[in-house]
Amino acid sequence: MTEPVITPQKQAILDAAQGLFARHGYEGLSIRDLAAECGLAKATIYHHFRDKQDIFMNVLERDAGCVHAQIMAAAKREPDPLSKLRVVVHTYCGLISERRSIVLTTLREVTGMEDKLRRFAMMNKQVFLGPLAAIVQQGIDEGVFRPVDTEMSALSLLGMLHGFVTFQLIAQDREIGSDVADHVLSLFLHGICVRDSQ
Amino acid sequence: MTEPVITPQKQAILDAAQGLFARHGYEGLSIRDLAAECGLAKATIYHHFRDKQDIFMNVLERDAGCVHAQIMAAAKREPDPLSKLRVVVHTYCGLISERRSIVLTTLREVTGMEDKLRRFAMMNKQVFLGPLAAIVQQGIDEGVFRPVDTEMSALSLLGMLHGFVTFQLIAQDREIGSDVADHVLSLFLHGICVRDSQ
Amino acid sequence: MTEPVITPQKQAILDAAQGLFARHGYEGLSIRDLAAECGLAKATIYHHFRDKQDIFMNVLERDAGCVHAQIMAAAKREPDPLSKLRVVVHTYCGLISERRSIVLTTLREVTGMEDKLRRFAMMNKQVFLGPLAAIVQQGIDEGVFRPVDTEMSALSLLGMLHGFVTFQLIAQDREIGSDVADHVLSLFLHGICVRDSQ
Amino acid sequence: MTEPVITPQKQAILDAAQGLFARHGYEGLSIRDLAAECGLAKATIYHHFRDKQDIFMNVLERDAGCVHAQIMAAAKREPDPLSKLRVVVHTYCGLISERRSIVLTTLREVTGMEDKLRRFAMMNKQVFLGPLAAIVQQGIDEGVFRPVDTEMSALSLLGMLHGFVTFQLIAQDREIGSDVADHVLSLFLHGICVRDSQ
DNA sequence: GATGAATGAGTATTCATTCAT
DNA sequence: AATGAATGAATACTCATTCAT
Repeated sequence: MTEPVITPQKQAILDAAQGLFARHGYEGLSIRDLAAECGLAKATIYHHFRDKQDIFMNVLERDAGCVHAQIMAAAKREPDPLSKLRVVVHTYCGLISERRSIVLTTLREVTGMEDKLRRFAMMNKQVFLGPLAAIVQQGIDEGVFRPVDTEMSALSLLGMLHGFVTFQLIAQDREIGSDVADHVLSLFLHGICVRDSQ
Repeated sequence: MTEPVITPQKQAILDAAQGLFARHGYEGLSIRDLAAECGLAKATIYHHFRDKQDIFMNVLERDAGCVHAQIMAAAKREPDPLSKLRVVVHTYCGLISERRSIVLTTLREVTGMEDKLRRFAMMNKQVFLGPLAAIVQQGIDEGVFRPVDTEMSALSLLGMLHGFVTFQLIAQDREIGSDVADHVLSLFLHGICVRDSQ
Repeated sequence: MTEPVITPQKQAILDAAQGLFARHGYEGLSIRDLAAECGLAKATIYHHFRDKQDIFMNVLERDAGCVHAQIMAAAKREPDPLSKLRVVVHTYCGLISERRSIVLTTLREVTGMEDKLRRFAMMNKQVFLGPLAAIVQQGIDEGVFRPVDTEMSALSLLGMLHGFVTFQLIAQDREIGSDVADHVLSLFLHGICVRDSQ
Repeated sequence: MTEPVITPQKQAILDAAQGLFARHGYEGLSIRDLAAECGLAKATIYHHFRDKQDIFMNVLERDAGCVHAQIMAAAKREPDPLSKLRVVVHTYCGLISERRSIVLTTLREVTGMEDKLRRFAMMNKQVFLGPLAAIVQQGIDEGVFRPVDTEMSALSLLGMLHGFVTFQLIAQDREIGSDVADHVLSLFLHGICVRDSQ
């Protein structure tokens, strides 16, 4: 019960950090800017968090929990894997464009991070890779999907979505909306071939 | 005719820079490290290039040209869009895992860059998004592919591949090889549904 | 009558501070660490003491009183200056190695301190320089010692002892024990020359 | 021959650093102050030296070499150990009061330093402990000195001198001159007892 | 008595860049 | 063509201290 309680002040810092991490990446967020964004002194940030990694990990954890909860809730509402997939993909799209989830965006640059941080990031990745793989597996079991590699498939689906995120971040001219979700889903489910020859 | 001649020394710097950009990202490359890698003094770098952006742009341009050439050559060898797609996807995979092409990897972090740089990055993106879209368009024209949005489809395909790159960069335990190319291609072409119901 | 009462809580803080000052020096002790060592919040330290100087001065005063008392008691037990010196030197050695007295160890770095603090430190220095000088004076009066400068002699004797303390702190391989006391005393009393020619 | 050449600029920085280290100790020297003292920007300091430790080690090394050379030269001029000792002690006193040698003053606070730095400091300490011990040994061999522990004796002698240094640093009212050297030497050689009774 | 929150000034160090040679 | 020297601005982080509760 004495879990590390996250006070409102901490939440406010995490909120600001989430946006900055999503916009500028891990290295790109400077404590000075974060403090300014919060209207606090730099030192105050360090009163609440041990260091930059600590902030990132907390943002990651909080966001992962949120994403996971929404995904699971969405999947639960639908019985068959096809509907589940549809709902989950739309949920992802919503999370990405609305909240700029860092779990979904900042992970690209964990490369250079220290081991501890990278392992933590990996762990959190499972949070949204796992549910997708599970749905694919269910579909295979029920004979609805082809017997593909579940993990690779989940990764592919996420990759498609990320493609649009990255593109949007670069171009800043394309809103990620339902059409994207539909397109990705359609491609993932049926491919682009006219029929299953070959 | 007085095109910016790229001397051997410049090439050597670009070679070193390409590797460092790919490994550490744009912010992560420090001129100091680059100079050390080249066995040159920091100031000498600035004798050959205006600034860091200039280096990045040159690397990007050179790499884009190279990627473009290989993609086009590969596509040219095959007549039908299906084979073209297969060959092009395998080429991409090869470029990513062999040469760690920065066009394909570093673009994720152009977000925070200044406008000029971002526009330039966008332009280069077309280099490998364009050919893919063209192939998809050809397939649609020939009645082999469904009438999907060509640009979105190309983006989706690239996204899938990038998913694996990112994953590999994070996990560092999965080599990107032919199986990945085959999987991505199979999914892109036929989806995961057993048949085209619904 | 309203002398600055030193409550048990204050004593606990001073105990912790004494150890930290002795180990890390004046600058090296951080209030944060001190608070952690006491199991108190940083602000609580300031509830009991005005500032860092105040803490240092209190530790110094308390320790000086203790050292002084022990030295005086030891000296009192012996009648002749030679025995007094022997007993006092052994007492010093004991204090240094057992309690890591800060009066004897931290004083080296009062250099950079503000005037007030430095003057206070000086004053406390007299606490253990004075008794030694007195003993030497007594010895001279009784014709046992040569008519040397008493203060310089006391300082020399202490310097010898400090030499071993410093050396031990650096090397951390030599325990300060009776042999050191005997050696220092022997040198101080008879020098190293075979006989008093010159 | 390609020894790390110490350029004039480096020398200037080391000169400034030597004074600051001697006055404020290792922790007490701030790069900002050092840069200001040199009339350079902070970053320029780092152009010449890797970090603060590097600066300290260079100062230490240079100073140790200088002290060693002067001591050895002084000792060489005199044939008998007694004269040697006299000359060497006076040399030490001169070095301390004139140049504020850090080898002789800053070493007190290597306690908290990292291992590498502490070992280095220890090594340098031998530079001026060794020659003294050698002279004492020579005296013992020639039957001029009593058969004392040479290292402990050398340490004691240095300790006495340091006692005055510390005292002077604290009090800032006593110049270290010939009288101090004479006093210390006299005490070291003959002790304070009237005769060798006991 | 005690403390969580907050802070301004400080720490060592790194950055991309310039310039005289 | 090349570089050693120099720098202003930035980096993450720590300091002793204050104050409202």
